[in-house]
Amino acid sequence: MSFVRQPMSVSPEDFKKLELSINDVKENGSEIRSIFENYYDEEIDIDWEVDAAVEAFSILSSRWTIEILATLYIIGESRFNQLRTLLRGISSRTLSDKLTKCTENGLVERLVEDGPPIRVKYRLTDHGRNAGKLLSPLVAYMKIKHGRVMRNNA
Amino acid sequence: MSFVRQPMSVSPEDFKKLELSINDVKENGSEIRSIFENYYDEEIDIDWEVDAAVEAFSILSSRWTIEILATLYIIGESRFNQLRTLLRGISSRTLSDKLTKCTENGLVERLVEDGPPIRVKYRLTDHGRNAGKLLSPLVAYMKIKHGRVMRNNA
DNA sequence: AAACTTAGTGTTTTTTTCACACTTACGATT
DNA sequence: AATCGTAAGTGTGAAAAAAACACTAAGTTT
Repeated sequence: MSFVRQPMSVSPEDFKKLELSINDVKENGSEIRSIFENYYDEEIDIDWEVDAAVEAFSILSSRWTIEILATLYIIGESRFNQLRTLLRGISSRTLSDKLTKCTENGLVERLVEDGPPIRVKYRLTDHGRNAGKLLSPLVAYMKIKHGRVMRNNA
Repeated sequence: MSFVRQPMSVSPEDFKKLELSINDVKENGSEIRSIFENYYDEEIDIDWEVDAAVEAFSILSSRWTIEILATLYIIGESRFNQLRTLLRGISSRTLSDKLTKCTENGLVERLVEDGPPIRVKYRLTDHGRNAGKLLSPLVAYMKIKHGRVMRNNA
């Protein structure tokens, strides 16, 4: 599935920036966690929080949805076949279904430039872009973890 | 699937803290994005970046994996049946398979307290906990978006 | 005129998840 | 003493989701 690719070799300064950003987000994540914990009582407990987390991921937690989101966050906007090419491995049927669901859930907007030939652009809504931004540090962390992004020692 | 629940009503100060944290993460997300963009050339392009993102999500992008991660991040550690109860709706077969995959991928560790009766604890590895922290702001954002977390006007 | 591109849909096959029964070994209950 | 409950799963068949692949229709390019 995934091609062998050159890793991205970034300057020590930029690598440091990435690490600092990621650490910053980790700290924010911990702080958010501890705020929630303070509100635990008879109603609000682990059960409540897990439920809320499952609900939070209800749209994202199926194959390709999160990748579509991340891709549109990277690329800004994209047409159907471009997305299909970028997301090597997705079938047009699945892409079509997922885009419909993302649109229904307010993450993506579908912009028809009526031709003919009809052209359709997909773009993140503000909500989708927020989600994309919030995902970005995790993606960066994983890129580094997978050796796709490395510090050059120049 | 999801029960009707009370929203979590947080103080204006804590709500402000949450908003500030989430915004902070958004800014970090944007900054990370722009760092990567600076390295675009013949090798490293949108195609490369989408590939790397797809790879980053290769473990997370299937039903339940991300929820298991978030749940273990919330609860710290958990036994099999406790996880199954918390993740209302998951089958034991699927939970078992997903935990195996998460363990194989270094996100989760499986700790056997040998009985009998044999007891097993699941806990995030450092890597898994990092991922959990990085996901936390997104979950908080979604909780607010879904009306599960609200500012009280006390 | 033939081939290609656009954004998909239809249909069949494969993979993933669900539902539900079942296991083995112990402790507690009746 | 026999049954029940709990522990952490596995086995199996059915249902749902995704993949593979063909196909559409209107317009552009060769």
